[in-house]
Amino acid sequence: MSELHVLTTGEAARYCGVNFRTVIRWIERGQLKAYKLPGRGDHRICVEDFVGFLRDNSMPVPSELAAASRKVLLLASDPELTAAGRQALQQVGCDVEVAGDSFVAGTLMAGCKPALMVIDANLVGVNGFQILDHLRSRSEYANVRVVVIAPAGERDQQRWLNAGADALVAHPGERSELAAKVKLLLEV
Amino acid sequence: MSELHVLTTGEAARYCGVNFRTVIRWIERGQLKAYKLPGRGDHRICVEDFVGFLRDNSMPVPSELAAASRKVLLLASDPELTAAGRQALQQVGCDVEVAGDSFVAGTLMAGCKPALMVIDANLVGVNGFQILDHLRSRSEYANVRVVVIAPAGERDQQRWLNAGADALVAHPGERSELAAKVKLLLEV
DNA sequence: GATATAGTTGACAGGTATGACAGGTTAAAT
DNA sequence: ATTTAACCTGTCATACCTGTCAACTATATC
Repeated sequence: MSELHVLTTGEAARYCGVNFRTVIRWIERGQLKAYKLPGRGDHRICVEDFVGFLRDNSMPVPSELAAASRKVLLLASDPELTAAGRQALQQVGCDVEVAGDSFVAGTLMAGCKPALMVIDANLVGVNGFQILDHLRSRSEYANVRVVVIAPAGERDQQRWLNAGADALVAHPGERSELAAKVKLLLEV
Repeated sequence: MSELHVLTTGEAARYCGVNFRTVIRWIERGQLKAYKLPGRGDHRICVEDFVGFLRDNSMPVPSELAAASRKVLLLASDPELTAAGRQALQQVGCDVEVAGDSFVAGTLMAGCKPALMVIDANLVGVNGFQILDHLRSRSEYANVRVVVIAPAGERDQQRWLNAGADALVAHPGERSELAAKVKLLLEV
């Protein structure tokens, strides 16, 4: 079942540093969409509506709410691979963020809450296994899907799967392969 | 849930002995980051941004606000250094988060919004210069203070300063040195 | 040292959204 | 079933917004 994620006025108020009365007034004015419960008239705000409202008013969006299901983080530095990957991912409707090193990847992981991460295993200075380990050991990242771009036919392939990778793509050019696997993983 | 701690223009003005009109002008000029409420256009200033602004202009930081941003991120993996560093930092009242690699450091930087970061320059697999570059080039991280633990008497020391480090500590043991410099940077 | 000039700040006024409070009710937790 | 905690409504004082103008500060020039 699809669990509807909603907020109360109090929660919304705390998220934007405001009194709950003010949130109710925003709703009354029609600036923020919400529905009412029959009993006391409690307001419930769908997270999507709330995030949209925050964006419309250029207010900061709390990272735990930003979870956009089509956001993908690509960790790669080779310009060719980066460009090809971005294009392939955008073609299947993804919102792509690119990181060139582990640190930036980390900031984007925590800041943008992507649903999926693509790691170029050949990237020097990046330990993909370490990253995967960390993701799998943290509940807040445990269900981020991970696709690894790794040379075909090596024993590493099995290592990646054991470490928790959701899919492997045999190196570079196969942009259609990447796109297909990402699409599949995001649709489940 | 992440509760947003924010200030109004009036509060910010009182904190730095200034007219609220002036605070608004700082915001309009882009010197102080803030967002607006949809109604009357009230400004809300995140405490971290405000403290960063105060530090950037060497204005005194009120203790009750400094307490809110005493969070420090320690990037190190050597167990001895990690333990010593954590202890030293806690002794000067810091709230310490430890990362063992760049990726984790990135997630903590974006997730915990530390006011200061300590980087062990000897950590293999970590390019501190790259991290520093990234911090300095992003407005949201630009006023995070950075202390580097680097071997004394090398030409690297100057490179670190040029790259934007706020202070250097000559390698390991000198825990009192680390604590003192961190304390200084957080209090100015 | 005195004067001119540009830029920043503070004061004031009119308008209005926001926060605080109180009394009542229900949703949620146990 | 009971208790606790959070939400609702209405009202009022407060604090914030905008715009304008005078006062102040810093810098440059004579």
